[in-house]
Amino acid sequence: MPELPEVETVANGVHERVHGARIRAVSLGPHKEPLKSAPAHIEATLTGARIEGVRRVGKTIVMDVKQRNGKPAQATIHLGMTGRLLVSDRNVPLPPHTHVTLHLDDKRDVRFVDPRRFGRMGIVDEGTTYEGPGKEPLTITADEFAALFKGRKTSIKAALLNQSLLHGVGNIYADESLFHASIRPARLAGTLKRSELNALHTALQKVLRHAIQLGGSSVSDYVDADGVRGFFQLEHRVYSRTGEPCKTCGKPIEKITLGGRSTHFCKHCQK
DNA sequence: CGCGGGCCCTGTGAGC
DNA sequence: TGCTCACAGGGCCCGC
Repeated sequence: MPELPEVETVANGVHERVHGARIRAVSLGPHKEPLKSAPAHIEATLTGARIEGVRRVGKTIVMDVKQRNGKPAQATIHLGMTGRLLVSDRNVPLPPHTHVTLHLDDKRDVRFVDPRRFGRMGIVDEGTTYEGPGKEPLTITADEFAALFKGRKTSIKAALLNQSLLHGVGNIYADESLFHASIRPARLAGTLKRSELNALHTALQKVLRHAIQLGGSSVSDYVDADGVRGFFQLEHRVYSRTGEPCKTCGKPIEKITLGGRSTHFCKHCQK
Protein backbone atom coordinates (compact mmCIF):
# COMPACT_ATOMS: atom_id res chain seq x y z
CA MET A 1 0.00 0.00 0.00
CA PRO A 2 2.09 2.76 1.29
CA GLU A 3 4.97 4.84 0.16
CA LEU A 4 6.76 7.63 1.99
CA PRO A 5 3.83 10.10 2.28
CA GLU A 6 1.38 7.44 3.44
CA VAL A 7 3.85 5.97 5.95
CA GLU A 8 4.65 9.46 7.24
CA THR A 9 0.94 10.16 7.69
CA VAL A 10 0.38 6.90 9.55
CA ALA A 11 3.46 7.28 11.75
CA ASN A 12 2.57 10.85 12.73
CA GLY A 13 -1.03 9.89 13.46
CA VAL A 14 -0.04 6.94 15.63
CA HIS A 15 2.59 9.06 17.38
CA GLU A 16 0.08 11.73 18.35
CA ARG A 17 -2.25 9.13 19.81
CA VAL A 18 0.04 6.80 21.71
CA HIS A 19 3.32 8.46 22.64
CA GLY A 20 3.82 8.19 26.37
CA ALA A 21 1.47 5.21 26.72
CA ARG A 22 2.58 1.93 28.27
CA ILE A 23 2.19 -1.45 26.59
CA ARG A 24 0.47 -3.73 29.10
CA ALA A 25 0.52 -6.88 26.99
CA VAL A 26 1.28 -8.13 23.48
CA SER A 27 -0.84 -10.58 21.44
CA LEU A 28 0.36 -12.25 18.26
CA GLY A 29 -1.73 -13.86 15.54
CA PRO A 30 -1.33 -17.36 14.09
CA HIS A 31 0.84 -16.42 11.11
CA LYS A 32 4.57 -16.09 11.43
CA GLU A 33 5.39 -14.42 8.08
CA PRO A 34 4.46 -10.95 9.37
CA LEU A 35 6.97 -11.27 12.22
CA LYS A 36 10.55 -10.38 11.42
CA SER A 37 11.80 -11.31 14.90
CA ALA A 38 11.10 -14.34 17.09
CA PRO A 39 7.62 -14.07 18.66
CA ALA A 40 9.03 -14.49 22.18
CA HIS A 41 11.53 -11.71 21.53
CA ILE A 42 8.82 -9.31 20.35
CA GLU A 43 6.70 -10.09 23.40
CA ALA A 44 9.61 -9.82 25.84
CA THR A 45 10.83 -6.51 24.41
CA LEU A 46 7.49 -4.73 24.21
CA THR A 47 5.57 -6.04 27.21
CA GLY A 48 5.65 -3.36 29.89
CA ALA A 49 7.51 -0.91 27.65
CA ARG A 50 6.63 2.76 27.34
CA ILE A 51 6.16 4.20 23.85
CA GLU A 52 8.51 7.16 23.55
CA GLY A 53 7.64 8.00 19.95
CA VAL A 54 6.58 6.77 16.52
CA ARG A 55 8.22 8.02 13.32
CA ARG A 56 9.05 7.13 9.74
CA VAL A 57 12.36 6.04 8.21
CA GLY A 58 12.02 5.30 4.48
CA LYS A 59 8.86 3.21 4.18
CA THR A 60 9.32 1.79 7.67
CA ILE A 61 7.53 2.90 10.84
CA VAL A 62 9.89 3.00 13.84
CA MET A 63 8.47 2.80 17.35
CA ASP A 64 10.96 3.95 19.99
CA VAL A 65 10.26 2.42 23.39
CA LYS A 66 11.76 2.33 26.86
CA GLN A 67 11.65 -1.15 28.32
CA ARG A 68 10.75 -2.02 31.91
CA ASN A 69 14.45 -2.41 32.71
CA GLY A 70 15.05 1.15 31.49
CA LYS A 71 16.84 0.14 28.29
CA PRO A 72 15.80 1.70 24.99
CA ALA A 73 14.57 -0.51 22.15
CA GLN A 74 12.95 -0.10 18.75
CA ALA A 75 10.20 -1.92 16.94
CA THR A 76 9.93 -1.59 13.16
CA ILE A 77 6.75 -1.98 11.16
CA HIS A 78 6.83 -2.23 7.38
CA LEU A 79 3.33 -2.12 5.91
CA GLY A 80 4.10 -3.96 2.67
CA MET A 81 1.29 -3.44 0.17
CA THR A 82 -1.79 -3.75 2.35
CA GLY A 83 -0.59 -3.24 5.92
CA ARG A 84 -2.25 -0.89 8.40
CA LEU A 85 -1.27 0.30 11.85
CA LEU A 86 -4.42 1.22 13.73
CA VAL A 87 -5.11 2.71 17.13
CA SER A 88 -8.46 1.38 18.32
CA ASP A 89 -10.50 1.25 21.47
CA ARG A 90 -10.15 -2.28 22.82
CA ASN A 91 -13.88 -2.94 22.49
CA VAL A 92 -13.73 -2.40 18.71
CA PRO A 93 -13.78 -5.89 17.16
CA LEU A 94 -10.39 -7.12 15.97
CA PRO A 95 -10.26 -6.80 12.17
CA PRO A 96 -9.45 -9.90 10.12
CA HIS A 97 -5.73 -10.41 9.47
CA THR A 98 -4.60 -8.74 12.70
CA HIS A 99 -1.09 -10.07 13.29
CA VAL A 100 0.08 -8.03 16.28
CA THR A 101 -1.90 -6.28 19.00
CA LEU A 102 -0.20 -4.02 21.54
CA HIS A 103 -2.61 -3.67 24.47
CA LEU A 104 -2.06 -0.26 26.03
CA ASP A 105 -2.75 0.50 29.70
CA ASP A 106 -5.53 2.93 28.77
CA LYS A 107 -8.15 0.69 27.11
CA ARG A 108 -6.73 1.16 23.62
CA ASP A 109 -4.81 -1.15 21.25
CA VAL A 110 -2.23 -0.58 18.58
CA ARG A 111 -3.01 -3.14 15.86
CA PHE A 112 -0.87 -4.27 12.96
CA VAL A 113 -3.25 -5.58 10.30
CA ASP A 114 -2.18 -6.93 6.90
CA PRO A 115 -4.36 -9.15 4.67
CA ARG A 116 -1.70 -9.88 2.11
CA ARG A 117 1.05 -10.54 4.64
CA PHE A 118 3.77 -8.70 2.75
CA GLY A 119 4.33 -6.45 5.76
CA ARG A 120 6.71 -7.18 8.66
CA MET A 121 7.06 -6.21 12.28
CA GLY A 122 10.30 -6.76 14.14
CA ILE A 123 12.62 -5.66 16.91
CA VAL A 124 15.86 -3.85 16.09
CA ASP A 125 19.00 -5.56 17.41
CA GLU A 126 19.99 -4.37 20.88
CA GLY A 127 22.40 -1.46 20.84
CA THR A 128 21.72 -0.50 17.23
CA THR A 129 19.46 2.17 15.74
CA TYR A 130 17.36 1.63 12.63
CA GLU A 131 18.73 3.77 9.80
CA GLY A 132 17.02 2.24 6.77
CA PRO A 133 18.65 0.85 3.64
CA GLY A 134 19.21 4.09 1.69
CA LYS A 135 19.14 7.87 1.69
CA GLU A 136 16.19 9.92 2.86
CA PRO A 137 14.43 11.49 -0.17
CA LEU A 138 13.16 14.56 1.70
CA THR A 139 16.56 15.70 2.95
CA ILE A 140 19.05 14.42 0.37
CA THR A 141 21.00 17.21 -1.35
CA ALA A 142 21.11 17.63 -5.14
CA ASP A 143 24.77 16.56 -5.18
CA GLU A 144 24.13 13.38 -3.21
CA PHE A 145 21.08 12.67 -5.35
CA ALA A 146 23.02 12.95 -8.61
CA ALA A 147 25.78 10.70 -7.24
CA LEU A 148 23.32 7.88 -6.59
CA PHE A 149 22.66 7.31 -10.29
CA LYS A 150 26.18 7.64 -11.66
CA GLY A 151 27.10 4.68 -13.85
CA ARG A 152 23.76 2.89 -13.34
CA LYS A 153 22.74 0.82 -16.35
CA THR A 154 19.16 0.34 -15.19
CA SER A 155 16.20 2.60 -15.97
CA ILE A 156 15.73 5.71 -13.86
CA LYS A 157 12.34 4.29 -12.83
CA ALA A 158 13.91 1.09 -11.48
CA ALA A 159 16.67 3.11 -9.81
CA LEU A 160 14.11 5.31 -8.01
CA LEU A 161 12.44 2.15 -6.69
CA ASN A 162 15.75 0.74 -5.42
CA GLN A 163 15.46 1.23 -1.67
CA SER A 164 19.20 0.83 -1.10
CA LEU A 165 19.69 4.07 -3.04
CA LEU A 166 16.71 6.16 -1.92
CA HIS A 167 14.33 4.68 0.62
CA GLY A 168 10.68 5.63 0.64
CA VAL A 169 9.94 6.14 -3.06
CA GLY A 170 7.50 3.60 -4.53
CA ASN A 171 5.58 3.16 -7.75
CA ILE A 172 3.21 6.12 -7.50
CA TYR A 173 5.75 8.77 -6.55
CA ALA A 174 8.40 7.46 -8.96
CA ASP A 175 5.97 7.88 -11.87
CA GLU A 176 4.65 11.22 -10.63
CA SER A 177 8.07 12.77 -10.02
CA LEU A 178 9.37 11.62 -13.43
CA PHE A 179 6.38 13.29 -15.04
CA HIS A 180 6.98 16.54 -13.20
CA ALA A 181 10.66 16.41 -14.21
CA SER A 182 9.69 15.66 -17.87
CA ILE A 183 11.89 12.54 -17.94
CA ARG A 184 10.83 9.26 -19.54
CA PRO A 185 10.92 6.40 -17.04
CA ALA A 186 12.84 4.09 -19.39
CA ARG A 187 15.82 6.42 -19.70
CA LEU A 188 18.96 4.77 -18.33
CA ALA A 189 19.82 6.29 -14.97
CA GLY A 190 23.51 6.70 -15.72
CA THR A 191 22.85 8.69 -18.90
CA LEU A 192 20.79 11.49 -17.36
CA LYS A 193 22.35 14.95 -17.52
CA ARG A 194 23.02 16.81 -14.31
CA SER A 195 20.32 19.34 -15.23
CA GLU A 196 17.80 16.51 -15.56
CA LEU A 197 18.84 14.99 -12.24
CA ASN A 198 18.47 18.40 -10.61
CA ALA A 199 14.96 18.69 -12.04
CA LEU A 200 14.13 15.21 -10.76
CA HIS A 201 15.51 15.98 -7.30
CA THR A 202 13.35 19.09 -7.12
CA ALA A 203 10.25 17.36 -8.53
CA LEU A 204 10.56 14.38 -6.18
CA GLN A 205 10.82 16.50 -3.05
CA LYS A 206 7.99 18.77 -4.20
CA VAL A 207 5.68 15.84 -4.99
CA LEU A 208 6.44 14.06 -1.71
CA ARG A 209 5.89 17.19 0.39
CA HIS A 210 2.64 17.98 -1.41
CA ALA A 211 1.43 14.41 -0.90
CA ILE A 212 2.25 14.53 2.82
CA GLN A 213 0.24 17.74 3.12
CA LEU A 214 -2.75 15.96 1.58
CA GLY A 215 -2.40 12.88 3.81
CA GLY A 216 -1.00 10.62 1.08
CA SER A 217 -2.73 8.86 -1.81
CA SER A 218 -5.77 6.69 -1.16
CA VAL A 219 -5.80 4.05 -3.86
CA SER A 220 -8.33 1.35 -2.95
CA ASP A 221 -8.66 1.21 0.82
CA TYR A 222 -5.69 3.07 2.27
CA VAL A 223 -6.58 5.01 5.41
CA ASP A 224 -4.49 6.69 8.09
CA ALA A 225 -4.47 5.89 11.81
CA ASP A 226 -7.85 7.60 12.20
CA GLY A 227 -9.42 5.73 9.30
CA VAL A 228 -9.21 8.90 7.19
CA ARG A 229 -8.40 8.74 3.49
CA GLY A 230 -5.65 10.77 1.86
CA PHE A 231 -6.35 13.02 -1.11
CA PHE A 232 -3.18 13.08 -3.18
CA GLN A 233 -4.68 10.61 -5.68
CA LEU A 234 -6.67 13.58 -6.97
CA GLU A 235 -3.36 15.21 -7.90
CA HIS A 236 -1.96 12.24 -9.83
CA ARG A 237 -0.83 13.25 -13.32
CA VAL A 238 0.07 9.81 -14.68
CA TYR A 239 -0.23 7.05 -12.10
CA SER A 240 -3.21 4.80 -12.87
CA ARG A 241 -4.34 7.13 -15.68
CA THR A 242 -3.58 4.80 -18.61
CA GLY A 243 -5.32 6.02 -21.77
CA GLU A 244 -6.66 9.15 -20.10
CA PRO A 245 -5.58 12.53 -21.50
CA CYS A 246 -2.39 14.09 -20.18
CA LYS A 247 -3.34 17.13 -18.11
CA THR A 248 -0.64 19.13 -19.83
CA CYS A 249 -0.88 18.18 -23.53
CA GLY A 250 -4.04 16.07 -23.82
CA LYS A 251 -2.37 13.03 -25.37
CA PRO A 252 -3.18 9.64 -23.83
CA ILE A 253 -1.06 8.42 -20.90
CA GLU A 254 0.88 5.27 -21.75
CA LYS A 255 1.59 2.25 -19.59
CA ILE A 256 4.63 -0.02 -19.79
CA THR A 257 6.43 -2.35 -17.37
CA LEU A 258 9.76 -1.32 -15.83
CA GLY A 259 11.54 -2.78 -12.85
CA GLY A 260 8.74 -5.33 -12.76
CA ARG A 261 6.09 -2.67 -12.10
CA SER A 262 3.49 -0.85 -14.10
CA THR A 263 4.85 2.48 -15.24
CA HIS A 264 2.79 5.42 -16.45
CA PHE A 265 4.04 8.36 -18.48
CA CYS A 266 3.28 10.88 -21.22
CA LYS A 267 5.28 10.20 -24.36
CA HIS A 268 4.84 13.79 -25.49
CA CYS A 269 5.71 15.64 -22.27
CA GLN A 270 8.50 13.34 -21.04
CA LYS A 271 11.77 13.08 -23.00
C1' DC B 1 28.19 -6.85 -7.75
C1' DG B 2 24.27 -5.19 -10.48
C1' DC B 3 20.26 -6.30 -12.56
C1' DG B 4 15.80 -8.70 -14.06
C1' DG B 5 12.36 -12.04 -13.09
C1' DG B 6 9.71 -15.08 -10.14
C1' DC B 7 7.45 -15.47 -6.13
C1' DC B 8 5.17 -14.60 -1.74
C1' DC B 9 -0.29 -13.54 -0.26
C1' DT B 10 -5.41 -11.88 -0.31
C1' DG B 11 -8.84 -8.80 -2.09
C1' DT B 12 -11.04 -6.24 -5.67
C1' DG B 13 -12.95 -5.07 -9.88
C1' DA B 14 -13.37 -5.65 -14.87
C1' DG B 15 -15.22 -8.53 -18.17
C1' DC B 16 -17.77 -12.34 -19.70
C1' DT C 1 -26.08 -12.30 -10.67
C1' DG C 2 -22.00 -14.97 -10.35
C1' DC C 3 -17.64 -16.69 -11.83
C1' DT C 4 -12.72 -16.24 -13.48
C1' DC C 5 -8.75 -13.78 -14.17
C1' DA C 6 -5.58 -10.09 -14.03
C1' DC C 7 -3.72 -6.98 -11.22
C1' DA C 8 -2.41 -4.35 -6.95
C1' DG C 9 1.06 1.12 -3.56
C1' DG C 10 6.67 -4.03 -1.84
C1' DG C 11 10.68 -6.52 -1.43
C1' DC C 12 13.33 -10.97 -0.94
C1' DC C 13 15.85 -14.38 -3.29
C1' DC C 14 17.87 -16.55 -7.08
C1' DG C 15 20.37 -17.08 -11.30
C1' DC C 16 22.88 -14.89 -14.87
